[in-house]
Amino acid sequence: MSNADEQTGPAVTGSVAHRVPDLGALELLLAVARLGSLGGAARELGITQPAASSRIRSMERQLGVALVDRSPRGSRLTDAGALVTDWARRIVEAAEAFDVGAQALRDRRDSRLRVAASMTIAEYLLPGWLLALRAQRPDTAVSLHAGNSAAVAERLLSDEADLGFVEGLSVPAGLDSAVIAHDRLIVVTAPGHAWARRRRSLAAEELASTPLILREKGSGTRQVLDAALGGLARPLIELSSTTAVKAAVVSGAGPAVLSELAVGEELAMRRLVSVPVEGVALARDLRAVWPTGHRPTGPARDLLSLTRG
Amino acid sequence: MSNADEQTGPAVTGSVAHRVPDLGALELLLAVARLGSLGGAARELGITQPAASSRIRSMERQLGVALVDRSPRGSRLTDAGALVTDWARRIVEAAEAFDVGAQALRDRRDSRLRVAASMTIAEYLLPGWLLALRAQRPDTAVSLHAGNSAAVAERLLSDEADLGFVEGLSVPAGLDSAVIAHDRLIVVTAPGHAWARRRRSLAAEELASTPLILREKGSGTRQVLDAALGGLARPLIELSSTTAVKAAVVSGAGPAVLSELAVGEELAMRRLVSVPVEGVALARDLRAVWPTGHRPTGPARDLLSLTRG
DNA sequence: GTTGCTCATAAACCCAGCTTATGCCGCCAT
DNA sequence: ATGGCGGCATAAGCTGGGTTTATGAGCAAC
Repeated sequence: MSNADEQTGPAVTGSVAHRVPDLGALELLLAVARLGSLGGAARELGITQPAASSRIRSMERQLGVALVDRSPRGSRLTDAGALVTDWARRIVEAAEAFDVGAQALRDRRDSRLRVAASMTIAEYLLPGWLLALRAQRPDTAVSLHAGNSAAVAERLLSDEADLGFVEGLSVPAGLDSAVIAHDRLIVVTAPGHAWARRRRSLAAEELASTPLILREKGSGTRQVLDAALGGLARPLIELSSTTAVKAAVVSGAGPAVLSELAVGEELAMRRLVSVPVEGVALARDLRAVWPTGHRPTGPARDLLSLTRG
Repeated sequence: MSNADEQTGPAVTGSVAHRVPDLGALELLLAVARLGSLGGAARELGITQPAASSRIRSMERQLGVALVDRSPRGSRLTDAGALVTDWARRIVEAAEAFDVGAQALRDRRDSRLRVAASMTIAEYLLPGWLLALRAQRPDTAVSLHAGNSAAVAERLLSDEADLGFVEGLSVPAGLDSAVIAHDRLIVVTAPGHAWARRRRSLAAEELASTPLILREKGSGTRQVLDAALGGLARPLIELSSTTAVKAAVVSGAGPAVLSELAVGEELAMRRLVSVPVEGVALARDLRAVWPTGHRPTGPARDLLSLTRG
C-alpha cells in the first residue's frame, strides 16, 4: 500500500510499451555497443551527440540500470548493459523483419519482383529471405501477396506474380517447382507434460488415440495430420489460429501437432518440447513455384537462389 | 537523383525505427486483433477510443497498407493486417522478454528471489522462465546477476543469491546441482556453404582440420570445443562475441561451432544450417545450483520447477 | 599550450499522441 | 417506429519527450 499510483489491474500488469525503451533508443544502444562511443553512434543514426546522450540517459533512468560506462575517451557497456543489449538485439531484429515484410506488402507498381506465398512461408521464412536479398541487391523493390496454394497459383498464372512459394503435398497444375526446404509437423507439449520426459518414440496409434489441441478442420496443418493418421485425429479443443494453439500448449492444456516452422523459436527457448514420433509421415515439402516453362530470371532468380542457399 | 533528401548511405539504409510503428501501436494492433474492436482494445490499454482510432490510422499511413476493416459493429483484420499482426507479435514478445529481464537486473532490496546465472543462460533462457514465473506468481520480485561459473558460485556461497544456473562440464565446489537441460555445441554454416548440403556426418578429424570461425581462447564455448577435439581447433578468425561469430557465419565467411541455444532461432528461420558431426563429444549440461544442503524453497523452488517443466 | 576527441548541460522548439467533445451509422429491443 | 447502445470518425486544444543549437569541461597526443 505504499504506492498510491495503482488503480487498475494487479501488480505490474499493463502495456509493456511504457516499460521498454522505444526502437530508436534500442537501436542507439546497439550502435553504442558496436562503435564504443555515444557521439559515433549519434553520427551513424543521423542525430546529434546531445540527443544520443540524453536518450541513453533517459533509457537508463527508465530501466533503473546503468548501461554504459562513460569516459572522456569513449563509452563501454556495463555488464548489465551487455545483457540488456543482447535482449535489445532480438527486438531490433524482429523489427527489421517486420520492416522488410511490411514494405513488401505495400502495393507498388514499380516492384521489380512480385512474390506470392502461403501464409506460413510468408510469416516465418520470407522476411529472412527478403533481408538477405536486400543485403545482396539493395535496390530490388519487392511486393508480396499471401494466400493459399490456389491463390498463389492464380497470381502466377495471371502474371500478377513472378515467383511463388507453397507448402503442401501437391503442386498446383500449370506450375513448375523446386523443393527449397522440408517442413515437418512435430508433436509438442509444455515442458511439464508427461510426454516431455519420454525417451522412446511415440507410436502412431498412441498419437491418434490421444486428444490433441488442433487447428480447425480444413486448415493445411490439420489436413496433413489427418491424412497421416488416417482421418483419426481426436480433438481436445479446436482453435482457429496457430498462435492460439501455441498459447494453449504452453499453458499446459495438452499436446498439439504443429509445423516445425511455427514452433522453432519456442523450442529453442525451451518453452515447448518436441516429442519424437515414429510410423507417421508428417513431412511436407516447401516449394518455390513458377509458371511451367518460365524459369525464374533476374530478381526472382536471385531470391530463389537465396532460399536454397 | 530524383530524391534530394539523401546525403548519407545508399538507398533505404537508415534506422528502422522510423519505418516501424512503436511498441504501443503494435500492442494496440494485437489487442484489436484479439478483441475485434478498436474501442475494446483502447479500453484494455487504458486509452480512449479516439486515441486508438488515430493511432491505428497513422500506423496504416506509415506502412501504406490497410490493416483493419472497420464497420459500424466492429473491426476485423484485413489479410495484410493478419500478416502484419503476426510479425508484430514477434516484436512484442521480444519486448516482453526484454522487460522481464530488465526488471530483474534492477537491484532491488526487496527481491524475494535472487538469481545468479551464466551469461548464456541469462541471455537465452532466463527471460522465458521469468515470464512463466510471473504468470504463475505475479508478485514475486526477482533480481538477476550474470557472470561466469565462479561468480555464480561466489554469490551463492556468500548468500547474495538464492539460486544459480551454470553451463559447463563441472559443478563448482560447495554446490549441489540438478541438471535442467542439455546443451550441445553444433556445427553451423550459411545455407550456401558446401557443408550445408552434406548428408553424411562430418568426421571429427575433418572438423579439426578445417579452419573455423571461433570465439577467442578462454571462452566457455571454445574450451568445450578444444577439449572435444583435443586442443586442435584451427581458427579462421577469432571474434570476441557470439553475436559477431553468428554474423560472420551468416555472411558466408565459414563454419563455426556454437551453442544450440545461441543459434536456435537462426536455425528455425533457416538463416543457418546445422551440420551433423560424429565422434565428438560436444554435449554439456545446463545445471541449476545451490549451496550444498540448502535445497531451494519458496520462490526459488517455484522457478526451479519451471525450468524442469 | 593547442588541437581533437570524448561526454554533459541548458534553453528553445516542435510534433506525436493524448483527451474531451461531438456526430454519424447500424443493430436490436421495446 | 423509436430510443438506446456500441462502434468508429473528426476537430480542437494540451502536454511532454526528443530534438537542435550553443556551450563547457575532462583527458590524450602532439
